[in-house]
Amino acid sequence: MRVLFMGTPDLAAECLRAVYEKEGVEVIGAVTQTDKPKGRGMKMIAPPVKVFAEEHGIPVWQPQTLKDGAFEETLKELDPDLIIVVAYGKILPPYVLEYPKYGCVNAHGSLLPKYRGAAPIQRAIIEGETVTGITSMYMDDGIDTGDMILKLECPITDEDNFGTLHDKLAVLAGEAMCMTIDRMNDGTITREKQPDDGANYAAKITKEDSVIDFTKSPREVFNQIRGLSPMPYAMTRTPDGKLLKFTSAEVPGAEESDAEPGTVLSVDGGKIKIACGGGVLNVTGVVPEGKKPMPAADYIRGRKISAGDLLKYE
RNA sequence: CGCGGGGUAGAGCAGUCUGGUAGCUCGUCGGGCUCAUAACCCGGAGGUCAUGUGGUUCAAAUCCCUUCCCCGCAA
Repeated sequence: MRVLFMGTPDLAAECLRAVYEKEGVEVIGAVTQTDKPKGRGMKMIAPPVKVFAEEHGIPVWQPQTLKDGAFEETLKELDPDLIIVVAYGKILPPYVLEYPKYGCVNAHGSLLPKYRGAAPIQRAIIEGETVTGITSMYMDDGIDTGDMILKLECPITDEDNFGTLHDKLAVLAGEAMCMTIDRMNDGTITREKQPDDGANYAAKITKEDSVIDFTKSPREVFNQIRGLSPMPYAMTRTPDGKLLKFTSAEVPGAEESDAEPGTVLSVDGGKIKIACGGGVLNVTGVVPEGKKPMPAADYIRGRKISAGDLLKYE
């Protein structure tokens, strides 16, 4: 089967790997976003899918847009039987969706119809979900609204953060795509319309999402911290105005405090105990401004923080 | 050349403005106390202060300059 792969970030690259290594599948090309200037010095960074593809001799296309005729020509030359799309980042016009005889399938990082959109993994953790997964579906002209083919579930534990869950889902996404291809081959593939009930959107993570509101419950802040770790991290500011990001935390038993939310209650035992709405939270890992991630114990040793400090953004 | 912070002992930091024999909290090693301990007490090791036969000086971690590396912000 001639497969054209379209995707951009790490999760897509992992999925591409799975499909690439699958028997009977020929990945005839990879379409990904253009290189973009990123980071300090605005250096050009190649998307992970491009990196993988080039390492394995897969031809790469990085069209600025799919809306003009240029890509349509390419598509006809490639003549794929199936197009797999994973986190590509551009809307596919109808001529692309309709071209392959096996259609365009997509792997999405949630159990649809929940968490459609850009940041399903982070949002699921932030919202305190205990289970999520990968949904394989046929694409239509909406955002993650296509008919569903299969779902693979994945539990979310208290030990999970965005990083660990992302890695698990990346593997599942690869499996989901391989299973989808198998079902196409043996004719057992099915399609199920997404129910309207329970549908919602997982909006892109913005800066506002990473600012911590200590008036929220310890559990909510905990979910925010791990949902944004290791990227971009939940953050606040120290009394001297420096940014302080939290990489990890724990919710201790039922402890209460009537201190103002955001107040550092103690720094004993290598943990920063902070007053939140209706309880306390122990922060165990931080990233000080201009520094690398470090255990809270190290940060405390440098005496950058002490009981009584009020953490507050702005 | 987008803006900014930083590179001092294994870790995290102070000291730099106002040059004058390198310090703190830990870790580590040895000893002590203890039924016991990640607790406590005593003692020790460990640093060319990123780089440069660089500059200034009687004297540079500290002032000036070079190069390299790390990080945050912004996109």
